[in-house]
Parts: sequence; structure tokens; C-alpha cells
Amino acid sequence: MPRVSKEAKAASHARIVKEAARQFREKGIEATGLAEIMKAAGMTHGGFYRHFGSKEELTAAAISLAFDEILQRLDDALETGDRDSALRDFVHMHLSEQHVAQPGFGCPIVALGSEAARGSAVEREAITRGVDRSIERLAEVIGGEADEARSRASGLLSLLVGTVILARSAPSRQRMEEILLAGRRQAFTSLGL
Amino acid sequence: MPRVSKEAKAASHARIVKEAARQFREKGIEATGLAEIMKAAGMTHGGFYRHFGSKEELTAAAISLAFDEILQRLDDALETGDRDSALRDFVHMHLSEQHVAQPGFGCPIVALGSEAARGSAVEREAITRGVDRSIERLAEVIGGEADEARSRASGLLSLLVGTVILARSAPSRQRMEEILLAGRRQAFTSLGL
DNA sequence: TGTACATCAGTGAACGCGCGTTCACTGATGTAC
DNA sequence: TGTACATCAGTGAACGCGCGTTCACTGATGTAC
Repeated sequence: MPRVSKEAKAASHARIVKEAARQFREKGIEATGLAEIMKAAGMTHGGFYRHFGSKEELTAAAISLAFDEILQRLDDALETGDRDSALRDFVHMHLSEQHVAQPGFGCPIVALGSEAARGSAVEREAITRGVDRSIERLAEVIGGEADEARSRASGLLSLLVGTVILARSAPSRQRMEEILLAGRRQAFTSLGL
Repeated sequence: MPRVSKEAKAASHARIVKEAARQFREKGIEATGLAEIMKAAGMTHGGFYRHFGSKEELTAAAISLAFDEILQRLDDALETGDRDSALRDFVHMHLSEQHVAQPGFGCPIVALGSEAARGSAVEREAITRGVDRSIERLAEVIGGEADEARSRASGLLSLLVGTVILARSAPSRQRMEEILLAGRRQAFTSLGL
């Protein structure tokens, strides 16, 4: 069948990164094989190295994509409402049962933070960069004096990340809801919403 | 050389779990080999199965030990001071540069939460049990009306866990300190300390 | 208390498996004329 | 515009490595008499 057009290659490339971003968040980086990702992208594993030099490189790209997706949601919320309602929506989205149940489409810090921080330089840079972008963007939305805004953004993000990790480790649905509710309460209180 | 006395076996067993608890938190569960753990415990890998039926079993034991250690620190803080100073100490300990720099001796939720939640049933139970114990113990220390105390405990733990994850993903020492400071501020504010 | 024997903690080699990576190959695409 | 040829995206088999697990073996420990 091969070779394939430039456009088809670009589409393949995008599918690989997209599937990687989903599967890494779902099962972890080490636990996900390149063959599984390539299969989900509709190819066999041999072609992988026409797109990436190593699994590490793909991991970095996948982490970056995951941050793009989640920050896009904040921007989307900002377009449909004012600052306060956007922040409220973002908190509700982050601290929802759906987010807890679907790690593959959720926050990369929650799903991959610990693992990526232990990874290679490119992987660490990708998560580091994403955390920095997230705090910066949240601080812009929160507004007010710069240092104060960054501090509140950092505290909010910490709370959101930690709450989802705890919720995913809850022993029952009831406990999970309790943890999410506590996180929402504290988030809204600290934001003054 | 073998066989070895009952006491010596118990000591070996304890060393294996202790080394596992440290190395798993440092490098992750999957990334740590049984041979490395056994070597650090002063043995060769072959003897492992005289102590555990599988790596999963060791993982569960190591996670439980890690929770014992960290909850002990809260109890220690309580013995040397009143409730408020114990909570302050616990927050300062959790949100310190030392904790960020030494995952091997730190919070198992931060280091292993995501990975363990994706693991086998025994691994999930260990992390789940630990999260539950932590919230319960913190709620006791916070005191007051039960549901309110649990909610505050849950929110506090979420914040502590998320802050350390973010701090470990910071791009520089300065950013790390900024994240820790923001976490401390928010923790003390929400506790009214 | 001493002796004979079974047990079993720990050793070190080996097994089997899955994984990341490599490679020869195919044939459609892109390019040079 | 058409033709000849080089390129290279994707295939599928193979390689090498590390890991969890197994196993035959050793010899000190624990036990039964």
C-alpha cells in the first residue's frame, strides 16, 4: 500500500499523537506500548520511526497536545461567558465525575505528572512547560495584581490536581463525590465565588 | 549460607518492604525492578518469592508502609504541640523543599497515586485505604462537626498533594518556591491559621 | 542434652514474555526531464 | 503533459534487552526422638 501522500502522512502523525495522548493518560506512559498506539492510529508498529525518533519524543508531543486541549477548554469557557462564570465552569469541569472517570481525556498533570517528572529531559520539559503555561493562563483569567494572581492561580491548580488524584483513589462512589464536593467548596471559597 | 533464622527472615522481609517503599516512590512502581530492591535489601533476586507471592503483593505492602510513615509524622507533631501547631508543622513538612526533593521518603499519594490507581486490585486497595485513613486522621485533628471536618480535611489533603506534584514539575527553583508558597498560603487561609 | 532428619531462606542460572528499536522490502507519491 | 526514476510511508519479521517468575541446589535452622 505505501507510500502515502504528504497530507496522509500529516494525518497519520496527528492520529499517533492523539492516540498517544489518550492512552498515556489512561494507562500511563510505561504501561502503554507503541504497538497499541500505532494500532489505534490504524497502522502497524514498524512505521512509527518515520514519525518520531523515539518513544520519548512521542511522549513529549503527546503531553503538549494534552495541555493544548485542556487549556483550550478554559478559553472556550471564556468565550461563552464572563470571567467569573468561566472560572466556575473550569472548576466544575475539572472537579466533575466525568473527569474522574475519563483520565484519557483529562488533565495531564493529574494523569502523568508524577511519571513525567521522573522521565527523560524532553518529557520533563513537556510537563514543566505545561504546568507553567497553565498557571500563567489561569493567572491572566483571575486578574488583578500580577504576583497575587499567580499565587492564586498556583493554589487553585494545586487544589484541582490534588482533588482529582484523591477522587480517583476513592474507595467508593460516595467517597469520590465527597472529595470532589470538598474540592469545589474550597476552590470557590478561595476564588471568592 | 542459607537457611536463616526466623528473626533474620522477619528482618529481611522488613528490609525488602522498606526498600520497596523508598524506591517505588523515587522511581515509580513499574520502573523499579525486584532485583534492585532485593539488592538494596542485601540479597539476590531469587529469594524474593519466599516473602511475597508477586510484585503486586510487595507493592501493596510498600504503599501501606509509606502511609504508616507519613501518618506517624502527623502523630509525632501532635505529641510535641497543640492542634494548631501540629497542623502547621504538618503543612510545613508537606510543602517543604525537602519533601519536593526527596520523593523516596515522602507522600505516597503524590509519588504513586496515579500509577497505583491504575494498578491491580490489591494495589488500588492499598492506595485507597491510605487515602481514606489520611482524610480520617486529618479530620480528627481538625475537629469540630464531623462532616465539616471531613470536608476540610479532604480539601487540605487535595491541596497538599497537588502542590507537591506541581512543585516537582516546576521548571526552576524559583518557580518551585513560588508554588510551595502559594500552597502554604492557601492551606493556612483555609484552615484559619 | 544430644543426635538425626526435615524444612526452607537465600543463591544464581534459566525461562518466557513484551517491549523499543531495526531492517529489508513494497509500491504509491513526488520530481526531474 | 507525459514518462522514468528516486524517495520514503508503512509493513511485518526479527533482534536484543530487561523484567517477573521459576527452579534445582545449599546448608543452617528448627524439630522430633
